[in-house]
Amino acid sequence: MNSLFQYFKKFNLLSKEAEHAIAEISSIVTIKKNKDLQPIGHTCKTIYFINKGVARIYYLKDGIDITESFAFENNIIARVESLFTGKPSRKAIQILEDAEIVAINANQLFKLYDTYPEIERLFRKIFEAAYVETVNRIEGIQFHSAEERYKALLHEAPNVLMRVPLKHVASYLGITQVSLSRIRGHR
Amino acid sequence: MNSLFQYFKKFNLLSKEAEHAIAEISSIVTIKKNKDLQPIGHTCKTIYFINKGVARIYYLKDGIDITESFAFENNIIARVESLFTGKPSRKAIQILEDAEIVAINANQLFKLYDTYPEIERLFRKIFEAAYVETVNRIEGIQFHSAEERYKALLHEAPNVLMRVPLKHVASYLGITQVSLSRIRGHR
DNA sequence: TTATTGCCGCCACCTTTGTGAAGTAAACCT
DNA sequence: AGGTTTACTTCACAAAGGTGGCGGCAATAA
Repeated sequence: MNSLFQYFKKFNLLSKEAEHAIAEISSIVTIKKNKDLQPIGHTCKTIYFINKGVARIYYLKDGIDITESFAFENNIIARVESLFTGKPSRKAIQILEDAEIVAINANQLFKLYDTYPEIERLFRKIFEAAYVETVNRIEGIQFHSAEERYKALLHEAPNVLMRVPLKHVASYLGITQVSLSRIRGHR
Repeated sequence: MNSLFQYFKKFNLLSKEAEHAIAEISSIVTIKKNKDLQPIGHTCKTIYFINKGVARIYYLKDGIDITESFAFENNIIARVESLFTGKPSRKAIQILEDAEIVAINANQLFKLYDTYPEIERLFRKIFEAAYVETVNRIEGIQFHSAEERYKALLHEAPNVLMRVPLKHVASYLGITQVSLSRIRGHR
């Protein structure tokens, strides 16, 4: 739980009471590789923080598994399109390496917003930062070739390529495994 | 200014005082077609609401003009990658039809967050919704052909195609004008 | 051990999209 | 009016990426 509060400090300092209130509505989950932390079809009511391990968000498009994003140690992962709309999510969270995860109950968290404006501010800032990342990612997808995208990923997040099966990397980049393989063999 | 407050009501109800405080830090701008409301390179310190007209956010990639997004009447437009980071924006906001726009001073708005938690909550919700839209858009780009993307746009936002030059639609879809023209001539 | 399964690379072929160039029509100047 | 610029389309060709199939290797299961 400590690394979670360390992570929070990067966005907004919390009082001891606020930290305590968040601890109250959180629990620690350990989960094995290849398990789904959250299945497709359920409404997302949890925000996860990864202490140890790797996870991804994926969905099925015409029966094909597509990775939307990866998350590593010391990062938040949540299916925001469900969390912020209350609609069921078409996406699942899968664990790619045995993991230890802090699960924060989102409904209770949103109630804490009323009593602790500092908590509301904290998560506002966390999701603003995530929003910015997403906007930047669109730019990456929209006007770069598959090879450029691969090289950018290699440069910005080599850990992804070290710790994640290439098939997931391929769908994350928006290409097939074959294309990725072609690119990796430098043409 | 009235339609702005109507728009706000969809997200969070405000007290009269809060509405007044926002009105205090806002001004109305009229601006002509083809003008830049905000140039490339400036740090974004304004959130805009469109009363009348059309706008787009664009940037230059290797000298080529690329449209990131469009905005129509009764919607917010802001360059969040600059607004939320304080860094200069590589993007500009351009007016595509003579417009009347409410400009909200963002620095002063962020100060209002301290005295009016209801305002912080309002904008948290507005940007959460925008975040969700952006996440959904990635899904669209990542695994749909250009033709599918065009048809989806035609279905979801026909007004874009009616009111915006096709060259901007093409770059928005992540393709060239030539490809778009080919697709429109149904192969 | 052997069988099975999953991950990854490679080949041949085909489809989609980009590139450069050219043409038309309308809008915008003076 | 004449000339220029802008928006859009079309063509021929080239490049990028998808598809189906096959093979090798390592991890896992029986």
